[in-house]
Amino acid sequence: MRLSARSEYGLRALAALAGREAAEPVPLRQLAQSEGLSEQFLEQIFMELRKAGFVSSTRGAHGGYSLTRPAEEILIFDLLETLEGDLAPYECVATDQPECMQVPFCVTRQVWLKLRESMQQAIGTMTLAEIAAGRTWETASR
Amino acid sequence: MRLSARSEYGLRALAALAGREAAEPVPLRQLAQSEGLSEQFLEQIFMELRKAGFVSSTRGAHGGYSLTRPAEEILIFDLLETLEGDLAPYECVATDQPECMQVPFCVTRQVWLKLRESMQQAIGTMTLAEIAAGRTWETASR
DNA sequence: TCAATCATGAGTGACTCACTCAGGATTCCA
DNA sequence: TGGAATCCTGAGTGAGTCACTCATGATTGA
Repeated sequence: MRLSARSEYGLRALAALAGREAAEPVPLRQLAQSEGLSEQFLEQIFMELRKAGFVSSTRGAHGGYSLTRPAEEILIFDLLETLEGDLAPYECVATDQPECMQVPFCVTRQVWLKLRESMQQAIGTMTLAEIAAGRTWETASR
Repeated sequence: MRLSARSEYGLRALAALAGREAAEPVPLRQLAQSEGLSEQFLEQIFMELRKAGFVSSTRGAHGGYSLTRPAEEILIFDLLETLEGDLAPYECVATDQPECMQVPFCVTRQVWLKLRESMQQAIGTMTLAEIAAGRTWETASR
């Protein structure tokens, strides 16, 4: 039950991008270097983010990536859904999954549903701006 | 971000076991057949459950597995931790992980922490008895 | 024209997952 | 006492995924 490195890297790089937002696009190389990530791998990740509409790209010299919206309006939940493909803890509660035949008798579906809901609640209101600023409080266990 | 089939199978078989709890041990073959699972795979899973203390085994003819405690006292959270190994959404918040050096500057840790907390809250009070009886309400989205 | 950048697609080694296979140990019952 | 039923253990395996790398092209600014 682990999220992939894509999510970690994607969030880090986006937070870095949000941090230095100055209307000018930031080249990937800079983001990769400042976060210590492989540039080519990050490229793949940013392709997805671009296709999903979170960032826009400018080619050529002085090019790079920028956020398409203010970081305050970008939800971590939406980012993770894009980066992970889907946040469902089990296939049967994936968003694109047709309802399975055994739902009325299924003992596990209720568990997966509850898990998915709780995750959605947890990060459904967290924004990129918040985590970039480190302003999200650790709400428990300390 | 998917839980493994071990968790699904383990929960299903345990729920079935809880359902027919009659003091007598239930052979794995019966559980596997009633749930349509591979007996040998289920064997591996029940080994773990036994080592973790959730079930006890009786060898020989008329042997099988039984719950060591009433299903009302077995938390889904504990089961999933055993079946998955760990419920942390990312390495850096795993229970056995030494605190990483970059915590003060880390933008993602807060996300993983919040996710883990929310999962724990969601299933930290759900019991095996509840899911076996299908009594856990779908609290949202319908 | 050249350097900087994004864009695209293919390849790859390591790892994990969901099993299967083979054989052994223990217990009950006829 | 023998054999069937069951748990126990460890090794193997094919398919898939992950986290990249590699190679090459297209676009743009100076």
